Amino acid sequence: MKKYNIPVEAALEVIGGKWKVVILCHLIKSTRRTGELKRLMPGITQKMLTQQLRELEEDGVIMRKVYNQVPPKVEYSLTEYGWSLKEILDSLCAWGEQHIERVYPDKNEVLLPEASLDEMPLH
Amino acid sequence: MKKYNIPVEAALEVIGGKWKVVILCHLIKSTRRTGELKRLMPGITQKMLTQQLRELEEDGVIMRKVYNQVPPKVEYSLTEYGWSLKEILDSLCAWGEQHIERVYPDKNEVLLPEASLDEMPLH
DNA sequence: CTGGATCCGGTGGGATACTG
DNA sequence: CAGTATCCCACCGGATCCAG
Repeated sequence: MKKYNIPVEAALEVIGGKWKVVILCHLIKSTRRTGELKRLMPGITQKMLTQQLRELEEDGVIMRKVYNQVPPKVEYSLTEYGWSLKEILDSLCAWGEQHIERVYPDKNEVLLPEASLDEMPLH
Repeated sequence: MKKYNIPVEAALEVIGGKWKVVILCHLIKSTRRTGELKRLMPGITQKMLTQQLRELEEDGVIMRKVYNQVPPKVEYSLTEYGWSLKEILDSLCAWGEQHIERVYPDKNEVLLPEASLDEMPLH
């Protein structure tokens, strides 16, 4: 359908969105609810989050599972097709870890205990 | 200086630009003049090309070599720091090649002789 | 003729408030 | 809690102009 000038554009079409790689890097570690993703990405807007998630879903990279309950619950996870991106995401993450300028050199900003994410006080 | 919520953002800060990965994928194969890059990326604007090249240069990923001659000649190439991105670019290109929907299955759309890029029939 | 800069109009993304 | 609607501005695209 699409004509690419160079094959890598096919990859960028899927993960080239502004926040998609970050989203996928979170989902590669574990299934996440919408609010969890929002907390993991303080810089992102609701609008952009849902938009990027929809596009990833349309491209078959992630799955959206809706629980019919109140309050609403939606979970996002990688599809098998999405897992084919693992090597890309791994190399991106590895490069970032090697070349990041750490503001708090002794503090791990990433691997917070997951349990604390849900009960984080909202004040 | 910058605070990242996840290390991979450090990588996206460098290669996250709209055309940067494509540019780097071309430069990883060989040094290129401005006009060559322009021809290899029919979709890009002169303005965006120079802008993305400037940003890549500021981030120390590519080098800009100016020949003082008429007509002007400028060559872009990867720096040693830029070569540290090779693994990322390779995995991106490999994924693209595997998952591209080939419009002309038996035709290699990439390694066309440069001269024919402008006159390619659109049927 | 190549490489680049500038000006202007349309679009994508941010902030906020609202609905179920 | 998840998602939508609205407004607004920075950014991108296209055309044009400039230097060598």
